[in-house]
Order: sequence, then C-alpha cells, then structure tokens
Amino acid sequence: MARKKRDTSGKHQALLKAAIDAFIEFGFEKTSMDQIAGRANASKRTLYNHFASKEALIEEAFKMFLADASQGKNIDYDPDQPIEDQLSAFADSKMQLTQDPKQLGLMRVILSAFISHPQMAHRAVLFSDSLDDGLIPWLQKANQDGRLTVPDATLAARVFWSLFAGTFFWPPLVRGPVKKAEGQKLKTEFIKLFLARYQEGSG
Amino acid sequence: MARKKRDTSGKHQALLKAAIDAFIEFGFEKTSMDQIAGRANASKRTLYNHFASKEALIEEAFKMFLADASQGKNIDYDPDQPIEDQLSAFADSKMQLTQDPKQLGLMRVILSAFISHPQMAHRAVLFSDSLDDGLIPWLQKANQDGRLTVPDATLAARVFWSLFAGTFFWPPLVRGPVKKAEGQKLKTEFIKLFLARYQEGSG
DNA sequence: CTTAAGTTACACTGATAAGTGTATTTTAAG
DNA sequence: CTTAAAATACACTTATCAGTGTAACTTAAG
Repeated sequence: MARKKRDTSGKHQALLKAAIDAFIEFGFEKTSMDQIAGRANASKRTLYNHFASKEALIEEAFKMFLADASQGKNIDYDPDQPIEDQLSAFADSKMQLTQDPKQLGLMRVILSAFISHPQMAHRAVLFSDSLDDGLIPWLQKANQDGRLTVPDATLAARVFWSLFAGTFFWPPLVRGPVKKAEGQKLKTEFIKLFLARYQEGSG
Repeated sequence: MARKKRDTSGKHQALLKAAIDAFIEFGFEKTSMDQIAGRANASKRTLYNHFASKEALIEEAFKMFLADASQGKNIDYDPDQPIEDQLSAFADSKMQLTQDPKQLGLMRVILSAFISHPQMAHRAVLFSDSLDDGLIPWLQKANQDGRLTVPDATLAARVFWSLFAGTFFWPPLVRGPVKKAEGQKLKTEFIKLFLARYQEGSG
C-alpha cells in the first residue's frame, strides 16, 4: 500500500545546479551549505533531505561531468575524408572541453576535490583517462584500411591523448583557456607529429 | 647604530619545513597554524612573527618549489651521444619530478592552492611551463649539427613537453606516479614520435 | 476534502580555526 | 654582565560552518 509519493526531481536538480554553480564561483571549500540552499531558494533542511552531505553533492557533480564528457566521445571513421581532417575534428571536440568556462570551472572544482580529499582519489582514474577511448576503434579502422600503420591502437590512442592533453586539457585547468591562434598552431604541429610516426610505418 | 640583530633563519626554515610537511600530509585547507607551530616546536605567535599569514607560507613554499624545479634544468648537447639517449636522459630527469612522493606532494598542494585561491593564479604560468626551456638550446645545437631538422626550436620544445607532461607530469598529480614498466614503454614511444617528425625533416 | 509527503523557519550544537594582545621568559650580541 | 631581540604562554576575539531537531506550514495525490 505505498501511498502518495511526489516527484521532487525538480528541486533535486535545482539544488544540484545551485551547488555546482556555487562551487564554480567560490570553490568547494568556500561554499557553504547555506549558500547553496539560498541560491536554490530552498531551506537548508531541504538540501539535507536531498543530499546527505556536502561530499554527496560533489560526487553527484562528478557523475554529471562524466556523463557530459562522454558525450560525443566517438570519432567516426570516414574512408573518404583526409586522415588529418578527421583527427583535427576529434581534437577540436576535445579542446572544447576546456574552452567552455563553465565546464572548465567544473573540472577545476573536481580536480581540486580529488587533490584535497584523498578518499575520492579512487575515482580519479576516470578523470581525463577515458577521454581517449573513442579514438581506439577509429585507429583500428584506419589501420585496416591501410591509411595508417598502427600495430597497437591502444598505445597510439594514449600517445595522441598525452600529446593533446599536455597542452589543451591540463594546463587550462590551472591557467585558463589556450589562446585560439596559438592553439591552432600547436594542434597542426601535433597532428603532423602523430602522422609522421603512424602514417608511413616506421618500426 | 643598528644594535643587535640575531640570525633567526634557523627557526624560519624550521617553520617553513613544518608547514610544507603538514600541507603535504593534510592539505593546505586542513592544516591549521597551530599544527604547524606545534610541528616546528614553536609557538603560534612566533609563527606569525615570521609569516604574516597562512598564504604567505604557501607562497614561500612555491618559491622553494620553483628553485628546486629549475635545478638540473639544462640538457647538455653531446655530438657523440645518440640523439635518443640524450632525449631519454632529459625525459628521465623530468620524470623524477613526479616520481618522488615528497615533490609530488608539494606540487599537489601548490596546484590545489592555485585552483582554489584565484589570487595566486597569476603565478600559475610558472607552474610547469618553464620546465621545457632547458631543451631549446639543445635542439638548436642538434639542428646546427644536422642531426635534427628543427626550424622552430621553441615550438619543438613545447611539443616535446606537451607529449611528456600529458603522461608524466599532470596525471600523476591526480593519480600518483606512473608505473615503471608502463612509463618506460610510453617514453620510448614518445621519443620515436618526436624523432619521426624532427629527424628526417618533413615540411 | 483528506492526508501524508515534502518543505520551511529557525534555533541550536559542536567544532574548528585565523589572527591578535600582552606580559613574561629566554637567548645571544656587544 | 647588560640589554634588546626573539620566543613563549595563553587567553581571547571573531567568524564560519556542517549538520540536527522540531514544530508548523504547503502542496499535490487519491
């Protein structure tokens, strides 16, 4: 006889959104639960009815980030498109992650939480790492197609991601977005580097 | 007639060291000034006589880090040594930065402080960036020597650092050191990539 | 309308912590 | 030894904040 149960997902989302916005603006440590409740036009008690603790909030925020980040994760292999154009498009889609101030802000918050709350560190593997996965099948297809020579697609994907993340993912977390013109120049060079190794097939 | 002035640098260093150790162990936010003073066997008042605030302490710690990091910054070009061996040695010296748990801890603390205290962000440029400088003169010499084709040594140095930092510098800050065997495999691949582009001279 | 789920207001606990003021004691330079 | 610099003990102010308890109020489902 489960009686009445109301849909409270609206409040739930509003509270979570308010928390994320506040974390981005003031940082995790400096945001109080009162602030969050106020921002969501809710009472603190309601906030605690939805989320057991402040940490539960950042956990939820992290889940949202992961969901967002895996959007547009895949790169579709197109046999008729130049290899470098496809790689370039893939790189662009990843670079957007740290070009959007909102997403960048959220990533900073999460990064900071990982660093100062070692209990969360076990989740840290997911941060940034799964971002290269989408490239693996693409590399395998390009390899089968004879347009690249990639004996180990997993390794090559990690190389590609290391190269890009070392400029377009990690540094912006500390310093803010990379400048457009500079970014393009580096991106072009990175792709040349990648193709120099995997296009002609050196041992 | 400046009278007596005693050398208090001993206490000063002890306090700073205690602060750094505590920051590494508990994190910046969770370390109290009382803890630091206690750890240095000093009174809190003395701590405040040496350092105006908690932030002054992290600033000092950052200066120490910069001093340490620029040690062994240079790579000496040797015309008789194989190119890849020299690059490998350079890479090793940089990789050590994040292999030492103590240094890694300090970098995490500093990174976290940068992220959660935007006032310090203007200093963030120095974090990680100057690390590739030492490579530029080496590349120029190798270029003059005809063993590499590097039209733009600054660009190539940035590429090299991006490639390595994307695996050996940034991720360890979040997840801890890279596993030895895996690290060697990736390092080798990175050097092959670098040489594929800059050894034979593609446009 | 009835009623229980959900929300609010608000007071409160318990704890931590940055930074200061000051009188007193220790230490080392001259 | 003398004396001023440096260190200490310690009480104190001011503030913040996570999380709880509870009684009253609002809302929507049946």
